[in-house]
Amino acid sequence: MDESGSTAFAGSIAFLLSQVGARSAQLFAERLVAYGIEPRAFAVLSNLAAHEPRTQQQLADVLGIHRNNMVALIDQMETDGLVRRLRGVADRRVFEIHTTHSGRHVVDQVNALVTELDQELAAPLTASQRTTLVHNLQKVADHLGLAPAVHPHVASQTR
Amino acid sequence: MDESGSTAFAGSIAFLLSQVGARSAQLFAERLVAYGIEPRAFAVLSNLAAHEPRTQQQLADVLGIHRNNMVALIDQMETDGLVRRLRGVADRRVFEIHTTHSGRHVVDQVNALVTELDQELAAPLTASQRTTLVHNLQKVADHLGLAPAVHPHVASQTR
DNA sequence: TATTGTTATACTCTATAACTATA
DNA sequence: TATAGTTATAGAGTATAACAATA
Repeated sequence: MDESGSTAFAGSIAFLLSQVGARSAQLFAERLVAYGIEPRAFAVLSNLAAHEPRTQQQLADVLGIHRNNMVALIDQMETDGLVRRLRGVADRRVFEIHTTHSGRHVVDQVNALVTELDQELAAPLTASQRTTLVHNLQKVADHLGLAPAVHPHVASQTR
Repeated sequence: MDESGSTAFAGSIAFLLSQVGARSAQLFAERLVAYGIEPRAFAVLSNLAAHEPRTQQQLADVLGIHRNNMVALIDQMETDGLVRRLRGVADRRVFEIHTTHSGRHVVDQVNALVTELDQELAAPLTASQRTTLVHNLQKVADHLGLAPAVHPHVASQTR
């Protein structure tokens, strides 16, 4: 029995995953501060990098964020010069969200940051162990039905 | 490029860990509802199971929860009949938190729940892969300096 | 009548500070 | 004076509902 008090679940997969995962997300969010954005803003930018433009409603659906909350998020990103709203021509109700040059630059920088973070997280593992870890995690993610780009922490509870 | 829009970070260790970890924590919290408690209450009960009694301040320190927030948490747990407050004899400022028979029963039930959840999470893995995953996760957890019982999601930002 | 974007309101969670009783 | 527990207040984040413009 250690000083902090051993727990029966300390070695469980569920606990280890959520503990390490929460810390990983925390580290990512902390380093994102240097670029003046939050995880949600990066989620938007990263998604737009793969599929641009998207309307606010489409972004809300894909990222699992409620459209009500998407308004203030896009407001801030527009203020920060990361995206622009363009009124849709075919459907004048929608706003098409386009990334700016600055927004695309931020995505590149943050992608490099993720690579760095990956290396730090995997520091105690051999190259072979690292490959195995990614492989096993992806199997679990697939089993849980997790979409490649949707992060439960970023997503709202209700959509 | 898939329908949801591929992202450059989808296969990163940092993203996979935080994504799978968040879902794991979500599943745990959801199933905990059946026992009428929240993750924080289980953290308290589980810690007491290994080291009883502890004062509110000690629990706050060990679990990374601010003592201000510990008050309402213990209030609720006392109302639910999971713990009892006993005024300290040596130091009459403190409350020693003791688990009740009911509280110990809940811990046993939730520990069984964690075992079930582990099996479900590891369903797509072989026994060998599961052992490897736990081993690698523990290496990363140690590397990050994570304490065996402290969950970043349960802990407050300031203590 | 349905949908997109928007706004307002309420509710939850937590951060900060201050209070009391004991030491 | 320092610490344990408590309470009050304010702030951030989010859920719900309702609105205007357009389809």
